[in-house]
Amino acid sequence: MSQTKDKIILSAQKQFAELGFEASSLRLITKNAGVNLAAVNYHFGSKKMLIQSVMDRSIRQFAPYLKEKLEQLILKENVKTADIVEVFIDALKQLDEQSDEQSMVFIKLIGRSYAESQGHLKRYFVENYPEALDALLRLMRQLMPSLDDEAIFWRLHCALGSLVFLSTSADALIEMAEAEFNSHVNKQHILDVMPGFLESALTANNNER
Amino acid sequence: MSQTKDKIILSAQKQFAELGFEASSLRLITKNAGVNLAAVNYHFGSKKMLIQSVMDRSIRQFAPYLKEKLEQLILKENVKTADIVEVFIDALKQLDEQSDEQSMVFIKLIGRSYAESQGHLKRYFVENYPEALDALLRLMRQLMPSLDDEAIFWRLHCALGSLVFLSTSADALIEMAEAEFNSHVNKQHILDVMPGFLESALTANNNER
DNA sequence: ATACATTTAAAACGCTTGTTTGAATTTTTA
DNA sequence: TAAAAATTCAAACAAGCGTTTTAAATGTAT
Repeated sequence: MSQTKDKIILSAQKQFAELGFEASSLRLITKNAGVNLAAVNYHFGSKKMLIQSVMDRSIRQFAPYLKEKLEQLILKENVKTADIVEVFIDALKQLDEQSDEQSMVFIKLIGRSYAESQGHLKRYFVENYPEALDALLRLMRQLMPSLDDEAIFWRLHCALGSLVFLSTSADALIEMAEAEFNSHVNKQHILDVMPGFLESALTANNNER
Repeated sequence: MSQTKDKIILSAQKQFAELGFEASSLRLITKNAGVNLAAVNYHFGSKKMLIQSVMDRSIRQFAPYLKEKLEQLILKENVKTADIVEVFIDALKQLDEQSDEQSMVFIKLIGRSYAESQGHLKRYFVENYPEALDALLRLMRQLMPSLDDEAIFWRLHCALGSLVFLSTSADALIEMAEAEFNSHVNKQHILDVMPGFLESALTANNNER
C-alpha cells in the first residue's frame, strides 16, 4: 500500500480536526505530509473523497473495538449506564495507544462532520452509522426499557454533544480556565472529567416527548 | 441609524449561524441582504469586524434579559437547578418573539464562536463573558457551595456543549431521526427536550477533579 | 442651495483555493 | 534489460475570496 496515501491521510486527519474540513487547505496538508500537492488528486480524486477517506479510516479504528466491548457487555447481567460510558471512554483511550492525542482528534472529527455536514458525509454516515452503533442502541434499549428508541437517540446525541464540544473547544476552554482561576487542566484530563457528565446525560429523567 | 447596516447584520447573522464564519462569503451575504458588496467594508471596515458586530448584537439581545431574570432568582429562597435552566431556556425563547428561529440562530453562533475562534473573537469574549455570565456563576456557586468555581465552569460548558451541538446539528439530527423512526420533531421542539439534559449535566455527581 | 454622509455600481487588485496538465522519474512487470 | 505502469513534480488553470478604488447617484442636514 502506498505510503504517500497514508502520509496524506494522517496529515489531513490532524488538520481537519483542528481547523475543520473547509478551512483546511490541500496545500498545507500536503506540505506537512511532505508530499506533492497533486498527490491528493492522484490518490483520492478530490478533496471531498479525501475527507471521506479520513473519516472512513478514523471510524474503522474506533468502531470495531467499541462494538466488541459492547457485545461483551450485553451478555452480562445488571449492566449500569456507567458501564456503557466506561466502555465508550475506553474505546477512545485505546486510540491513544497508537498515536498521541488520537482520541481527541477522533472526537473533533466527529464534531466537524456534524457541524460542516454538506451532504456527502451525511449520506456516508446514514449508511455506516447504524452498523457501528447498533450494539450501543441495543444496550441502551435493554437498560432503559421504558424509553423508546427515539428518546434514546436524543440522549445519546446529547451526551455526544458534550463530548464533542469539550473536545473541539478544548484549547479555548483551557485558556479560559487558566485566565479565570489559574487552572492547570491539560487536554487529556478532559477525558477524565467526561464520564460523570455522560452518565448523567444518559440517565436524565426528562419527562418530555 | 443606517438600514443598510442592519440588513447586512441580519443577513450575516443567518449566514454565519448556518455555514460558519469562514465559509460565509461577503458576496452571498450582501446579495441576500440586497445591498452592495462594498457596503460591508464601508460600514464595518472588514469581515472580521462584521463578525464582531454580529456577535455583539446577538449577545446584547440575549444577555440583559438573562441577567435580569437571574438576579431576580438570586433573591428567592430554595432555588433549584431546574429554575436556572428554566430561566436560561426562557431567555432563549424570548429571542423568538422578535424573529422566528432566533434562539436557534443564537446558539449556533455561540457554537461557531467556540469552534472557529481565531483570536479576535476569543479576546472579545474574554472581555464580555464575565460581565454577561457573572450572575449565572454566582447563582451556581450559591446553589452548590461544595463545588469550587472551576468545577462549576466545566459543568456549565458541558451543558452548553449539549445545547450547542443539538442546535448546530439540528438539521442533520432531525433528518436522521426521521429516517430511523419516522420521527416528526421540528427544530423548535429541541428546545423542549433540552431542559432535562441541561439540569442533569449541571447536577452531575462526578467526583473527579 | 450648499455641504456632507450614505449608497450603488462596476471594475480591478492580490491572494488563496481545488484541480488539471504534461513531462520527468521511479517502480513494477515480463 | 527493456518495456510498461505507476508515481512524483513543477507549473499553470479557472474560480472564488476579501478588499480597494473610482465614479456616479442618492439622501440629509445646515
